[in-house]
Amino acid sequence: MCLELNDEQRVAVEHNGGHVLVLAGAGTGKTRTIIARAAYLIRTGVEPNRILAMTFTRRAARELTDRLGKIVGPASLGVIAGTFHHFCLFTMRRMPKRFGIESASVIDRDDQTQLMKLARGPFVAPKEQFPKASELVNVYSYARNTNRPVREHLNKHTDYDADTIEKMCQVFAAYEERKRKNAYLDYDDILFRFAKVLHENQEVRRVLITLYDHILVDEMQDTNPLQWLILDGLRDPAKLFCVGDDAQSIYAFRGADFQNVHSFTQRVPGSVVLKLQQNYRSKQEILNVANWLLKQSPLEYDKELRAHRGKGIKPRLIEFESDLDEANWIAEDLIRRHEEGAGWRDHMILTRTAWGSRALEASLIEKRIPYEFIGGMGLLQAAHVKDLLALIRSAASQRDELAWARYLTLWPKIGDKTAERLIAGMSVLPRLEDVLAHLRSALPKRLDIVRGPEIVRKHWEEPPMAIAESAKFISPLMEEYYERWEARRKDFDLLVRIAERHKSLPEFLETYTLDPISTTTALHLDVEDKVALITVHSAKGTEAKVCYLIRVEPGQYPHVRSLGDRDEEEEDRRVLYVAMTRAKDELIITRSNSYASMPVFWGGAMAAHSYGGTAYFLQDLPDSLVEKEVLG
DNA sequence: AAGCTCTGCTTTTTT
DNA sequence: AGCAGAGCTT
Repeated sequence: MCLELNDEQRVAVEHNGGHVLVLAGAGTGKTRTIIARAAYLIRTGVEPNRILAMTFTRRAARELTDRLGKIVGPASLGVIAGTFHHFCLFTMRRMPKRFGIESASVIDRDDQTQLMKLARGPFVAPKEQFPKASELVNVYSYARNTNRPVREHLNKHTDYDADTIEKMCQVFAAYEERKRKNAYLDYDDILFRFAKVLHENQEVRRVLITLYDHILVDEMQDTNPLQWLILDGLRDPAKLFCVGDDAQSIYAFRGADFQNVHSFTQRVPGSVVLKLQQNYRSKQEILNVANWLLKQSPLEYDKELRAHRGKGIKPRLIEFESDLDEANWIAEDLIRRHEEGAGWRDHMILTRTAWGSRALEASLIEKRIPYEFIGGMGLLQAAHVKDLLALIRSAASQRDELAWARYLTLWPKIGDKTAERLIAGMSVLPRLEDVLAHLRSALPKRLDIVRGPEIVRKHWEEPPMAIAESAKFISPLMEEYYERWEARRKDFDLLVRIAERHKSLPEFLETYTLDPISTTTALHLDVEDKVALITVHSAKGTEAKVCYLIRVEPGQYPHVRSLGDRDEEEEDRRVLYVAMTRAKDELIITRSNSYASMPVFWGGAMAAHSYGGTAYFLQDLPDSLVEKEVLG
């Protein structure tokens, strides 16, 4: 079997020689081109495991492998496909000494914030004005992803005064010291450590550059300087094949730098830039609205998408009284379409924020529509699940300060101080047995506390069992202080089911810190036909026949938090553009006046000015481009 | 030192 | 409206 390609695509796919950047507008067959490239390389004799494919999410990697498998068969499994984070960690785990990560465990954003809170404590007086831990994590992470010294980033790109900056740097030093002591790797360390060793250790580099002949990169416009350093270090003799679209750059908040696209030819000598311009996804009426949106921007995107599929249905713009009406109408519209024979899976609902889809989720649940929430709050972020995982982690490592603190303070009469004292005494002990012995002698009357890690250890080789048994063990502790306990308890069953797919507990934990799984995803793991409810950021690269863009209203597009900042407003415009261009046949844009009845702080923020004077992107949308309706 | 109660502040997007 | 942190009580 073979993919059909147009001339532009074929030129890219069969390019022979140097490095390539493919500029590909929305729907022009980016994924298809990458897959066809991999298939072409394999067919011309390249070993599959000498092809490295960097995708933006794990989902995209899975899709790539699946679709490639349909063309080249089992050879597709040899291709190394994953996110930058997966690839770097996977590689470092294979030579842990070289990278100095022998006993390291990966921590997620929540743990990072907790650790930052601990680091911040000693430097800040009780009611002192000083950035919160989460703010500190944001700043710190941004600086690292742009590969700048934190101090320089703070001086140049923030308004903090000199004293604050000085103190922030001290907090960051304390944070790094804690990270080192606990052998933690945060998300940024994964990329940073890899990039550093790659560029500083010639011996390692020599090994790594012999591993691959071709590096395929998807969503190039959303790579950040740190990721660029990684690509730069891995190329030659390996050839880069990067695909991207500057109009779809929506990750600047994470340090993404579309210079990686604009200055590609300067940075990579001998490279060529190719273009894909024909849109195969959407009907022209949908593209007309997307094209209009980009043209409103003062930036020159130089994009005019033309539909290969021709004319179709005009997009609808529907206005409701409230977000509840909006949610109900969409749920009923989905049911109607399903009754008329459409599959649930043909529908995608796009939301700017996870929080903005609450009303809709309630409607979907109430009307029993099978759906999956992609993006947003993960199963593993729920407090009670984190409690359980803390127990598992504490049995895995006596150095895991955050896990032990969380587990110990679950018990009555044990608060921060007691936990801290206990942990100080045990972090130096070499083995878990010594730690448990230490706990037994420190708390002779509380032997039940020690039983938790013992239970985990007993079932160490069978992850589902370990989780089921530890859930049984700690449930009585949590029952009392969690509301709606019965509902929460069900998450533990989900966790057991997910664990069935994993061989070891550490592998289980690492998989889901790197690739968070949402509750609805876990719940409908084997349901094939379901509606996708998805944040626009997670929807990059995906498509559906019918797309609903919900809450397209002032305060969301652009988001209130972006108002007044030119770059952020423009990024939000691209977010809306990405959302619109997901639709193949029908685009339904909905909004309501619910923002008008927002709490005061929200309303206050709404009064902020847009840099361009228009605080709502669809303000001047011509009547001719959409069917406008008012319902409810 | 733990745990409760009240106040005030928050809500973008993700590996 | 829901949660984190401050401050007060046990």
